[in-house]
Amino acid sequence: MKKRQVYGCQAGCPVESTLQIISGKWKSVILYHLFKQRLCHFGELHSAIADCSRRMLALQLRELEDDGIIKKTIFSEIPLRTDYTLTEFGQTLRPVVASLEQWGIQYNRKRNRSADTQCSTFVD
Amino acid sequence: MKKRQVYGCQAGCPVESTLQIISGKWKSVILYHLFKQRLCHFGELHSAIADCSRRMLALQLRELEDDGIIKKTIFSEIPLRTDYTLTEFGQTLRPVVASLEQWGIQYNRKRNRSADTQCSTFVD
DNA sequence: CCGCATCCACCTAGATACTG
DNA sequence: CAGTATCTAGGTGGATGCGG
Repeated sequence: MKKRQVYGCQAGCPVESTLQIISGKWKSVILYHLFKQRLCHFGELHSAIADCSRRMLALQLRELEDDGIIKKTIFSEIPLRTDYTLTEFGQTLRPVVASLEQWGIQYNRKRNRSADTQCSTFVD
Repeated sequence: MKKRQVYGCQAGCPVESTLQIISGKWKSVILYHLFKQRLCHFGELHSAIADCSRRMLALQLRELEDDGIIKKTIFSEIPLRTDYTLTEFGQTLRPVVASLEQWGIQYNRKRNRSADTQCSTFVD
């Protein structure tokens, strides 16, 4: 049905394999917020990632779900609510997202000395 | 001139900052090979990353160069030759690429038990 | 061999509107 | 609130050719 299959992963290149899973435009950012909060509703993610449209967010979440990275729990209450959590498999991505975060913190610091008030890290 | 500026990096989200630099479709793979070899010619990269066209490879390399991640050295011999190396700044991405690699190795192993003959890691 | 310019088919992602 | 469907402009990346 879908497309995907962006990387041929020739010669079993491990980096290509990883990208095949997390290279979606907003996936790592979504995972970052899930690691920080352990659980998020759709709306929380949406407001945390302001530049990502509802449509895009839903698509990225769907792909992460299909790949077994996150799990979705739907509550058919009114108003509607949906919880997203990392699966056990998704948890294995923690070091990857953590290093993305760590590098970004250093990078931001370098670019803007005054902005010491960053998001708190989820790395103990 | 260009586009870029994909991520708004709202609230200084560190992951978005990092992605702003390395989220190009082939950038992390390029960096991976540069970390493994320390120095690469255009052709070496091209054959190492078979699915990436010459045009794409040149574009991605250009962006990495513009961001100060890699340095290009042109030898105007015939036939032409160009060396790519990581800058000092680029070296700071090592842990990021390393974690992408590490996760990919585990993932490949899980998917294909018989494929123990993977690319050797550059992490000592 | 390296790399850029141009052309063009395809795809992506925003806007909008509609369901539960 | 959460998510999907459609429609569409504009971006993306392959093919090709030139020039150093």
